[in-house]
Amino acid sequence: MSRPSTPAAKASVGGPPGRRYHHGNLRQALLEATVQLIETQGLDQVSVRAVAKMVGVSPGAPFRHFPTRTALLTAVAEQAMDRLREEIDKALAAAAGENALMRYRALGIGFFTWAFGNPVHFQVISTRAVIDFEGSSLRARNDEIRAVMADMMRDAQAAGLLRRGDPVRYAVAGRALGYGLARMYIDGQFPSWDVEDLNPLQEVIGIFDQFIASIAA
Amino acid sequence: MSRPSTPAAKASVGGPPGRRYHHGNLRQALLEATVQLIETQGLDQVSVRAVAKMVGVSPGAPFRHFPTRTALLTAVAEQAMDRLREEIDKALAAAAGENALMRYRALGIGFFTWAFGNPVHFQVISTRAVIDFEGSSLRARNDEIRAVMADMMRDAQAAGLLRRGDPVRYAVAGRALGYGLARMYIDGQFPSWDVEDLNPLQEVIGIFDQFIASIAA
DNA sequence: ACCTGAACACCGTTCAAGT
DNA sequence: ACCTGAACACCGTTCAAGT
Repeated sequence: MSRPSTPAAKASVGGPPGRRYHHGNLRQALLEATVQLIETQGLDQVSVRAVAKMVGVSPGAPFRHFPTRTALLTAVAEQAMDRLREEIDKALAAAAGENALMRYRALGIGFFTWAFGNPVHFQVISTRAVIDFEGSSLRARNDEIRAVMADMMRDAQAAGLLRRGDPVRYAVAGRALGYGLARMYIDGQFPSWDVEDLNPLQEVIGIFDQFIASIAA
Repeated sequence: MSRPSTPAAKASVGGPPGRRYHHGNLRQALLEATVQLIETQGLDQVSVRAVAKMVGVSPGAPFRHFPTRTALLTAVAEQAMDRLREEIDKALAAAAGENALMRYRALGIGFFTWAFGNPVHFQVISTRAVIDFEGSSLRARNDEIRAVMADMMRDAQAAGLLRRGDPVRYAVAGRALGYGLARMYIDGQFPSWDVEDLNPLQEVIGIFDQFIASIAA
């Protein structure tokens, strides 16, 4: 469904098993195989052994690069966070000249673009049971984005762009709305809502825009 | 953290192993032990074997009542749905005389009350990877609630209670907001937001109320 | 330095055998 | 009818041994 994780798939993922002594870049190959496995079999079907077999190494080999299964999936989540950050930075750069509320909107659209374009990554990063969110870089990087969102809403209020009400509450609401919408989409809940499924990303942006409009002064 | 799942815990859950031939009500005892295990050890630590041991039966015994581990957790989710429905019905009964928008608000508060009062149940029902949502009663019962929400918003619009915009979009937004907020709370994201943690339930209702106010005419 | 392959303690699930 | 307990094919993880 979603595009592969990197521009070029590593040799051994699809190629002949080749059982070389040194793999070359086992770490990255494992990450890619993990994403591929989730795409095809689902997150719960990901076993370290299956990933190892897919890459053509022995069951114990991955443990030289990732101490636990959780660490492997956490590394996938960290790559996901890299891409989310890229998408957000791109969106914010494009909206540099606009007001605080429109920059908040741009950030939100960056998030949706990322989530819908990388559903597996979104799924992994939002499945806390399977990654180490607190013990990795994820918590801090997540908090950074949160802080940016809160600042934007405070700026928007200072600029008189918001109707009355606590701006941080609006920021939290926007975050929860975005998270909830992405999750509903990934979980396949959209068809049952009367949501026109022309383009789910467009539809979600429409709902988000309606939210933005409703909190604007 | 959360209260036990039923008024009275079954005998064998805490009592002496007693290894009786007939358990009496193994099915229900398994469900309760599962919830308890999730509370103490986390969802990922739930194994059928651990649940069996907790209840004092052999590893194979649960499979007479639940064909798979997924079926066991799905049954927990179905009990969760029972309670959600009760909470919603109670809230709607209390708001019977009010207008459509206020009834939507009441439904939302019923949802929050349930989610915050039964965090384990919320977690199970919202962890799709671990239950059979589509192949159980969950899909239909979820759709029923969705339909009620959409109808309320349409009624609210017909009664001139909403600012302009697609009422179904508002309904979806409210649902996603509620889901996202509950999820953020369960995942422990509240502390990092400047959200005053007096009472998280109160805070969430405050955010939800701000949403309701922002879409009102 | 990096990987293999056997080993250990788990799991989910099945099923003949007991009561 | 309901449960036991052995069995099977998995898993995550470790570690001595190979290259």
